[in-house]
Amino acid sequence: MERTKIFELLNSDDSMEQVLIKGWVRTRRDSKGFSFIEINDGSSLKNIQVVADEKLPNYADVKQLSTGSAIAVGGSLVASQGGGQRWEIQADDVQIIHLAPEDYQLQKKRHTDEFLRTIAHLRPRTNKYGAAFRIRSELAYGIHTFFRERGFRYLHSPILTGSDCEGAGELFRVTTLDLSKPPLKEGKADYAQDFFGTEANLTVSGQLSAEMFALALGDVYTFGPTFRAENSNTRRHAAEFWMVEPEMAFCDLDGNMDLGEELIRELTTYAIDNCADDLELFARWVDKTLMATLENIAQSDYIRLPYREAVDILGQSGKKFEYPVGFGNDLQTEHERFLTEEHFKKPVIVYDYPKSIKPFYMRVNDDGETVGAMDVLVPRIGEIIGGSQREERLEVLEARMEEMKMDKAPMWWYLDARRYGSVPHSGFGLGFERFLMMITGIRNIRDVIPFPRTPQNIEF
RNA sequence: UCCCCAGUAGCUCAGUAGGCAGAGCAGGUGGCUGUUAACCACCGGGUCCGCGGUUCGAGUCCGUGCUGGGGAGCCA
Repeated sequence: MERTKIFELLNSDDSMEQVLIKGWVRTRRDSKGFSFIEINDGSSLKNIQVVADEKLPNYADVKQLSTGSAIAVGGSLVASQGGGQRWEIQADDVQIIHLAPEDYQLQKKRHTDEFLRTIAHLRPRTNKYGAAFRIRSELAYGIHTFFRERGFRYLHSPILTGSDCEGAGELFRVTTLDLSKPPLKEGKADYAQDFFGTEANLTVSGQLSAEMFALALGDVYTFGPTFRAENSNTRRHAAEFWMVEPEMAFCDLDGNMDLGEELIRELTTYAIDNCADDLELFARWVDKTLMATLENIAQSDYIRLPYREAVDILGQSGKKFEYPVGFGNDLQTEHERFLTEEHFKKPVIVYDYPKSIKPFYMRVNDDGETVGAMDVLVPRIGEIIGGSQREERLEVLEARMEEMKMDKAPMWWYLDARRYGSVPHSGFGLGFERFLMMITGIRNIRDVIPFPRTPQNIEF
């Protein structure tokens, strides 16, 4: 007999004669003549209640069932005689698959997130983390749905890369050299003898690859892991995270902002529509204002604010900021928070940043001072999207690279794209974990990644 | 990397003025009961983060290290 997922049973319209469920005991309560066992199999936030009668041949063993134990229950789905649940399983047969000993760490009570991080291998068995990772799964699917409906192609950009040209932070070196005695050349490690014959790293962005494919397939997106070796110790940073990076040919900055706004709005709607049960947990226990926040994000038009105007608003705000505001200074966290949380109270897209604070590939505007960059800022999280229109003019791009003292030689292929059929194109990166934080109200990025990697921590 | 806070039972925490190590939950045993954060009674459980110092005496004060958290920088 095949097992039925608990999610299906709880949503059943009718009682059922013969069902088999398998799952883990969340809690058990004894009564005179029978025992109530709450089982969860991960298919849903909700448990199903099993009624195990003392007439079961192994009832003595059933009474020993502890939290965390794995069991299989055969029986019938019947309307519950007690309050609190519609259906329950009247057990004909309870098989103990594995008995969890008394030192099982997850108790029938709330644990702190900090403690659960120390048992990251067990935390998905809790209500909160089960919900978080079901939502993560649903939204990953939602992202593919969003792009597919719009004719985008899914690109698998490389994880290993030889280019260090994006300047998007510190890189993780990849090598097969023996670090205790690497081959030396002029006192330095000789990467010519390394696996790839040159220095290699983990990717910090799929953007450059995506640009090449946008100029072939039109509209593409990548969705995969990204690595930054920054020594960042904050609740918003991880060394390994997932990023969504669309790239569109024949698209300017306005079109780019349109897509970014639409993506956030649609994905938020997708979460509200498809993750109602799991979201309710977060609205109840994590952030009371969550649903109102999500409705606001899903329904409002976002503010579009040129960087110069953002600087003016901050300058005239009368607020004392720790960091000075002025053209040429990047917006600091305190500035972003003021704009999204206090001034506009909704997502804000800041665009046309000074070129001095942005990377080489962003398209120089006609004023010669700014580039077609855009950041989407949301309350509480801060920057959730960073993107730009890319510089498609070969001479301008080369001039910028020279200005920034970059070596053009290894970038020959990137420049080639500007030699043959170059067109305006744009794209951005969405931090998937930051998006999940926004959707769930979870405050620490380590709690929306199955096994988070941060400085000094790669356990599990 | 910088600034701030914390570390006491399996978990969450209290510990007063420097003077015998505590509670709730969890676990064990028994009882009661269509229960549902079940309830009642009893029981077991400690490297007070490590090292050093002050003191007759340190969980408590001082120094230092480690770990965790928050904020900032960097960024998604």
